[in-house]
Amino acid sequence: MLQQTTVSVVKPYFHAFITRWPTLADLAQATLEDVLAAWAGLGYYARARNLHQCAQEVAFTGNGTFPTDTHALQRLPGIGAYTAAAMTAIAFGRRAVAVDGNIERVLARLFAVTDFLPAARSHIRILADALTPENRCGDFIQAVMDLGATLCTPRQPACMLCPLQRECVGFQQGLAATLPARAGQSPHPIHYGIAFFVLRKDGAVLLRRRPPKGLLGGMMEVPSTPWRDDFWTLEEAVAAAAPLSLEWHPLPGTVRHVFTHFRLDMRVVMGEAGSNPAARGIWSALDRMDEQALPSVMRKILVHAIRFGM
DNA sequence: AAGTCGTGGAT
DNA sequence: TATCCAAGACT
Repeated sequence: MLQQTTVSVVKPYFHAFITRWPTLADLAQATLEDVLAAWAGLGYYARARNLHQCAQEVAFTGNGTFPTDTHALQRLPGIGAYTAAAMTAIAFGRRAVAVDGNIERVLARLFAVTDFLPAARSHIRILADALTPENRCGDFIQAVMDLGATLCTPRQPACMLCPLQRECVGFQQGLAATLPARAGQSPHPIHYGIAFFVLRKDGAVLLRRRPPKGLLGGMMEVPSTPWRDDFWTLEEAVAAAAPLSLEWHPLPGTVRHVFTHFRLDMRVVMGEAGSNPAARGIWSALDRMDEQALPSVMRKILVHAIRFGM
């Protein structure tokens, strides 16, 4: 959960997860649908699929015990170089070289590595290897990560409070706050779509499950047109993607959502269906949306539709 | 090996 | 409002 996600955001999800699936075997026996629903809102949903797959591999074909070897760990789904090293050091108490975003930043400043990321990573890894102790390696990793999270922060680092100030080359050169250097990001393209908010007579709303992989893979969605880089007219959208033959009423405003590499502007149209509409999908009551694997963007669309359509 | 993959908090 | 970025992994 903590991969690319802050502790404060993870906390409530983690506690809910651990309460619902206290053991590896519990998680392995859960359905992917339930795991995705519990993950909804956390983002990077491949992590949930990988975690579930990982639990099943360890529980069913690995006799219920994680391997303790770093390379074996890294072969499990969702466990990459960092996580395998962190598990080796923190869970199993053996030396391993772990470099996360915090450690990367601390080392880039400590040794004034001015090369741009990601090219500088191989150099930073050599520095990390040289510093990583044999004894209490897990504590070392967590100490450096905490230094990065509290004092050696991305912007306005608290160098005056830093216990490493005397040996920090970045600080001595006045570069600390500017490191590590990153290549400029290209601006995000904007994609457009129209979502179909279908309200059945009994108050249920039509949802669909997205394809198992890719963007929001396996999650539920409000039916919509494809997301493309041009506007849709209502006629175009209905012809291309309407889930039912209904009278569609455009709702005011736009739902804007920012993904990692593009921005989505969605308009919402509403249609009222009879008591037994022939649409493929899942009808879900509005007061039971918590049980659905709805990513934040879809929750936004529903909130918008309820606000302007009901 | 660069692109893909979410979301919310901080600034 | 715009930008950055977080206990990265996978393709």
